[in-house]
Amino acid sequence: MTLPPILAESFYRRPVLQVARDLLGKRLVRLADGQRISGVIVESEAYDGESDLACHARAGRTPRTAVMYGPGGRAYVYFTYGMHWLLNCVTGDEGYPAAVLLRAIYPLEGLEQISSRRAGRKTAEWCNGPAKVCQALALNGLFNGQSLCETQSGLWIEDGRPAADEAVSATARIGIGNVPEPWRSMPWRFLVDSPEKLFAKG
DNA sequence: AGCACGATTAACT
DNA sequence: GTTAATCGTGCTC
Repeated sequence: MTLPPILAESFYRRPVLQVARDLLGKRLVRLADGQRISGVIVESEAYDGESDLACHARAGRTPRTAVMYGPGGRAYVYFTYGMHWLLNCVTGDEGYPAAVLLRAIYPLEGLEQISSRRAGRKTAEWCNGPAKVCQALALNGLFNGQSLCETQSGLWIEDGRPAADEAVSATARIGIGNVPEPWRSMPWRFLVDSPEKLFAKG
């Protein structure tokens, strides 16, 4: 059994909305201590440039947002609410700040590690939130700026079965209630409607 | 130097 | 449905 290819930089160097949509069905992989932890991406959100007032880059290039201005294919990992790490994929070409927030995965490998890091929670709540994904995969600020296109960083995304349009919904993004319109209502959140049906058993 | 707030989660009522 | 936890970031003074 051979592993599917790792998504190349060319996948990420496209408009962020396309990348966010196409990431559904791909497999997020973390290699920690020689062990694979992975799951299918089932929810994502696009954040598109300085004009998108929900995007961190609305404030321009700062130490925090610098990674988003780099070329697509790197991780943008940031800390929020004083306690949570969130993982994004930088998209587009160098100079244009955009990224996809990975909000949820359907766990497939490394379930023992995931359950230990998400101790006491129901299986369905292991990875159904952006901060939960980072907890489950042991991701933190050390991954900020790391390449997602090689195995060296221990974090990458593998090709997978594409999610059919009939199985995907688009809604407004979560947690941006104070952002003005039209940005607050842009349907830039993508989610697989029934991950357990589509992706159970690989 | 100080302050308000956040791309959230979990534990409440 | 409501709310506390908790601190880096960016903005104002």
